[in-house]
Amino acid sequence: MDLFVSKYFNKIDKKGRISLPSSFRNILPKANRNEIILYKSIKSPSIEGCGVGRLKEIAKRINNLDFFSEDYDDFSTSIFSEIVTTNIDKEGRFLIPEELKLYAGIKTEAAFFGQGHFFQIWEPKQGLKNTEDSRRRLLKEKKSLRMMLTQQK
Amino acid sequence: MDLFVSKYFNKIDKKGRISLPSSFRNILPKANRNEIILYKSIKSPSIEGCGVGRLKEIAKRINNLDFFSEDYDDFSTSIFSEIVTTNIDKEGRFLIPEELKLYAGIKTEAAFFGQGHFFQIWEPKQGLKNTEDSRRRLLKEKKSLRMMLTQQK
DNA sequence: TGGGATTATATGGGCGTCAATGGGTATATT
DNA sequence: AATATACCCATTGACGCCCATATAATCCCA
Repeated sequence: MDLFVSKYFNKIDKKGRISLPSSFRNILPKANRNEIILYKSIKSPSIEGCGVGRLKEIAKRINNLDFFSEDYDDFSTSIFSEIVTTNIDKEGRFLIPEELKLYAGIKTEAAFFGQGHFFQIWEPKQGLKNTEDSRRRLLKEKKSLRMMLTQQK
Repeated sequence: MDLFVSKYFNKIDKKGRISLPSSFRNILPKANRNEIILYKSIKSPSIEGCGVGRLKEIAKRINNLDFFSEDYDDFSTSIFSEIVTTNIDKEGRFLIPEELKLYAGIKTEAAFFGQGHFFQIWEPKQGLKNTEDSRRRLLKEKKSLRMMLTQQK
């Protein structure tokens, strides 16, 4: 499996370290398995993260926006300038920068939510509430969610 | 046969392991035969499962949505973070996460129901009741059932 | 074709390995 | 020196791997 899936709740120790879930670590390419990038989510008070390889993909997404639009500048600035890289130690732990922890309201515990090609880090309670809200919004349009999950080979 | 069919009733042992029915295992591609994905059914208190190939299909669909839309996040969150992958051991057994067991009311035994491209895991009694109910609903519209069964390719 | 023999499946349990977490210490940055 | 960060080692509990058994299914040959 090469996608970030499922959710995990890990603790931040006295030194500020937190384990990246093992299943997430395994997705990172063996080459850059000791480094990830983090940035503030645009749409929610959460941190998004992924392997460094994904940067190109993000760049492509932004490039697809109209270059002369305000959105282009906004996304470009909000994402690229906010990206930080962090190293993963031998035990699979890393440090969440203080600014990002503040942005997400994270203190002693954090929740990791798989999002396919990337993942989100939330303050646990807020994260759970967010998934409930998302699901509730989607269930209002059962059809679309069913379509996503139903196989049409 | 490459479809999940029939029903099976297996036990959960002290370690929480349960056998995936052999006929289900054989449907999984030899490549990823030791991994399946599980998620809460949208429509019923049951767990749905399938091979990882199907997940990649879903991922592709989500990726085609507008990355900066709210829908993207809703789908991504509701699907990827709710999906769990579990490994199948050499004997064909796997672990059902506690949260999913709770959702389906499963304790010491579980029923597997083939659903074609995926399968459902139910608390045995509820599962049986559900199939009776489904059948009863179908029979109320005999005409449409007959059409389904007699329709020529 | 009958019936023993082989194989497969569901299930039980021992045990080693790995993941998450804690903490000491060295190295470094300023 | 003081703070921060990486490496090393330790602990605990969960999980995977291996081996074992009972029952069911299949085979195979006389």
